[in-house]
Amino acid sequence: MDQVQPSSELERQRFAAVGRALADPKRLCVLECLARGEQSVGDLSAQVGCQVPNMSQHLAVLRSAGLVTSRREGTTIYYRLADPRVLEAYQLIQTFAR
Amino acid sequence: MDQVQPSSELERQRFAAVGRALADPKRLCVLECLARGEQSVGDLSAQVGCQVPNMSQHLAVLRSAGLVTSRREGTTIYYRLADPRVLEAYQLIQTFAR
DNA sequence: CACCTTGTTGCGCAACTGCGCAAGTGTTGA
DNA sequence: TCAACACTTGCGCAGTTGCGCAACAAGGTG
Repeated sequence: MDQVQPSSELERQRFAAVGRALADPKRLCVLECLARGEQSVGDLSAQVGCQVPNMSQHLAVLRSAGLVTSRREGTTIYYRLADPRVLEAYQLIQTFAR
Repeated sequence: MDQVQPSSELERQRFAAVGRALADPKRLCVLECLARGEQSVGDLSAQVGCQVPNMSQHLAVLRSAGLVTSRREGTTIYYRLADPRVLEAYQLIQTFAR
């Protein structure tokens, strides 16, 4: 269970993309917001405290790393966590980040 | 257990520092190497395939994020993972990184 | 002491990031 | 068809990052 299998360079690039997605306080704030459930872009930008275009860009980073997915309903787009393990990983990081 | 408590801006900056440390393929490679045990800077730079100064800078990023610690023995400095949860988090990320 | 080995630090540069702002896309309703 | 709303995309700029290279620091050895 503690076995660590080496990754290929290509795999590590995908993992690093997840790291980059987690590398910004505002994006982490988005994850915390989405932990409470689905949210629209406007809602998220208000809670995080940034402009809508900026939030859209942050969401694009999270989406391309596969951490969130979106769903359209009329003109509104709702984002949610793509996988519960995303939150698990974030919470695990919180336990040892000094 | 699925409760998500909001973090302060300052806390999120520390968590984001961990994210940044995980945001580079070479640094992830270092973590994989260190999963097999303590390693010197020279050993790591050889395995990762970069120059020693470059490795030293990557290790500084990992160290300032609290992911690794070092120990000096003569002129050689050995690095190791600071906490087993670091590896746990990395492995967890690997499970959902698409 | 001089000299070697092992790491770290400083510097300059190309590449990337986060941001604000303006413009564009797409969906709804009058 | 036109206007309004919700979001995305393009662009430019300041700040950051990763890298190679040279210089420096620290320990060990003769």
